[in-house]
Amino acid sequence: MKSPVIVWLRHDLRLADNPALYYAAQSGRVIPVFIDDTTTADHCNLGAASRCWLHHSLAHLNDQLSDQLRIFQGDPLAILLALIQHTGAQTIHWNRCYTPHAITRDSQIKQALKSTGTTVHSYNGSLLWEPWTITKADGTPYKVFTPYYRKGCISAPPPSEPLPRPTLELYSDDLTTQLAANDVQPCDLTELNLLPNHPWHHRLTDHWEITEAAAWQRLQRFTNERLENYPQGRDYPALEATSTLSPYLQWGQISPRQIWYYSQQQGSHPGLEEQLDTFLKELAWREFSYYQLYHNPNITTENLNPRFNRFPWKNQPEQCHQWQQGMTGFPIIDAGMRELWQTGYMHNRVRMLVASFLVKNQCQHWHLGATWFWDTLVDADLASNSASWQWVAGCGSDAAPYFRIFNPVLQGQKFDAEGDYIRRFIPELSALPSRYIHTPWEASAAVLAEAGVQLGTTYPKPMLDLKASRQAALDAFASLKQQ
DNA sequence: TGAAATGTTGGGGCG
DNA sequence: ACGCCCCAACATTTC
Repeated sequence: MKSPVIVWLRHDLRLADNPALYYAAQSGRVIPVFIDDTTTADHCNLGAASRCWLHHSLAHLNDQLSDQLRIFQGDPLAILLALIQHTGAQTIHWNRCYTPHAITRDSQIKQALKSTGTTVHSYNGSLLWEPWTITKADGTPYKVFTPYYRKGCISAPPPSEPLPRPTLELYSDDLTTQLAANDVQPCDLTELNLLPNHPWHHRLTDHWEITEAAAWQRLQRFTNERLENYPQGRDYPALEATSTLSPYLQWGQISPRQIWYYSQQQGSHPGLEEQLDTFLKELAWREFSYYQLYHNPNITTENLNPRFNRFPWKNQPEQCHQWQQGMTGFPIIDAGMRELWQTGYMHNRVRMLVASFLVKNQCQHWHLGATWFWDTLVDADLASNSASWQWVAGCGSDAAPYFRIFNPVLQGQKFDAEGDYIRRFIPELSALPSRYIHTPWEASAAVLAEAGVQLGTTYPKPMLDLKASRQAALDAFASLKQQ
C-alpha cells in the first residue's frame, strides 16, 4: 500500500493545475488538509466576505474529495506535526502563499518539519512568475508596471503549462481517535464559524456559484462572449464585459496559468490580439501587486512613498460611514458602494471612482478604504488591495498622479450615460430622467416629485462640494512639497 | 485608466 | 470689404 502523504491546502482550492496535489498524488495516498490558522496576525484576518467565500469553497472541495478533506483549527505546525506522527506521513506538499505573514510562517514551519525528518515540497500554484525572479539589470526590483511586464515578465521564461487534474488515491482512515492524544481534533466545516450571523451573506451566494467548475464557466463565457469587446466594454459598469474571475483567483478555484493559457488558446483568432493583450495585462497587474508586496512587505500599512506620511488626512468616521453605506449623495459612488455590499464585488472602474472620492474628495486615509474593501469584497486580496489603494492615493508604485481627481458626475455621465448601473443599485432614483440621474440636486422640484425623489429624505443631498473638495485635496498635496 | 483653466483658431453675425 | 465680438471647438498647460 502506498504511504500517506499530506497536502496542505490554502489559497489553492482546486483539483486541476494544483502542483502540490498533483505531485503528492503521484507519490502516495493523499491526506488533503485545510487549517484555519488561529495564529494569524490581526491585519491578515479574513474579512466577512472572504470567510463566506471560503466556507463554500471548502464545502465544495470536500465534495470533490469524497468527504475526505481534513479540516482543523489552530496552530498549523502543531496540527501538521500531530498528523505526521499519527499517520506516518513522511512527506508534505503545499503551494506557496505570498503574503508577508504567510512567507514567514511557512518558512518557519518548513524548517521545523525538516528538523523532524519530514520532507517538504513547496510549489508555485498562484502566480505566473515568482516575484524574486523578475529584476532589472542591476538586480533591483522594477517600480513601474510597463517595464516590469514588457521587459521583466515577457522576456522571462514563460509560465509553466497547467497541470491536469490528478487521479487521487485518498487516505481514508479515521483520524479522530488517533489525534486525540495530541489535543488536536479534526473539525466539521461548520465549526469554523465562517458564516456570519448576519443574513447578509445569503446575497453573496445569490450572485456567485463558488465552485471550480463555475470558475471555468466564467472563463469560457469571457473568452467566447466578452473578450472581443473587452478593451472598450470593461469601462462601462452597466455592461457585463469583464471576466469576474477575481474571487476565484483569490481562493484558487482557478489559477492564473490556466487563465493565461486558456485565453490565449481561445483568443488566438486574427484580430483578437489587442483584446487578448489588454486582458493579459490585467492578469499581470495582479502579478505586479504580488511583486510589490514581496519586495515591500510593509505596503499593507505604510505609504510606499514616505512623502505621504505627512499628508493631512481628515479623520471623520461619520463621513466614512456615509461612504460605506452608499449615502454620499453622488449616484455613481453610492451605486458602487451598494453593489459592493449587495454582491461582494464592485466593477473595476467604479472601484477607482469610489476610492478617489474617499481619498481625495473626502480626504480620508486610504487605510479606511482598504479596511472596508478587505471586509466586504469576495475577491479581497492583500496584495491587490494594498497596492491598488496606494495607487489611487498617489503614494504607491507607478501610482496615479495625486492631481488626477475623478469627478464622479463627469465619470458617471461618461461611463454610465443612461444611468443603467445607478438604477440597478439605487432603486430610489430609478425613475429620474437620465438627464438628472448623475445630478439629482439639479433637478427641479417638479422633476423630483414626478420621480418620487425627496432629496435629503429618500436619497441624500450631496455630502460635499466637488469643486471645493477637489481644491482642498490639491492644496493638501501641495503642502507636502513645501518644508 | 483626469479635470479644469487657459490659449488658439476659425466661422458667422453685425455694425 | 473690414474689423470686431462672440463663442464653439479644439489644443495646451497646469494642478
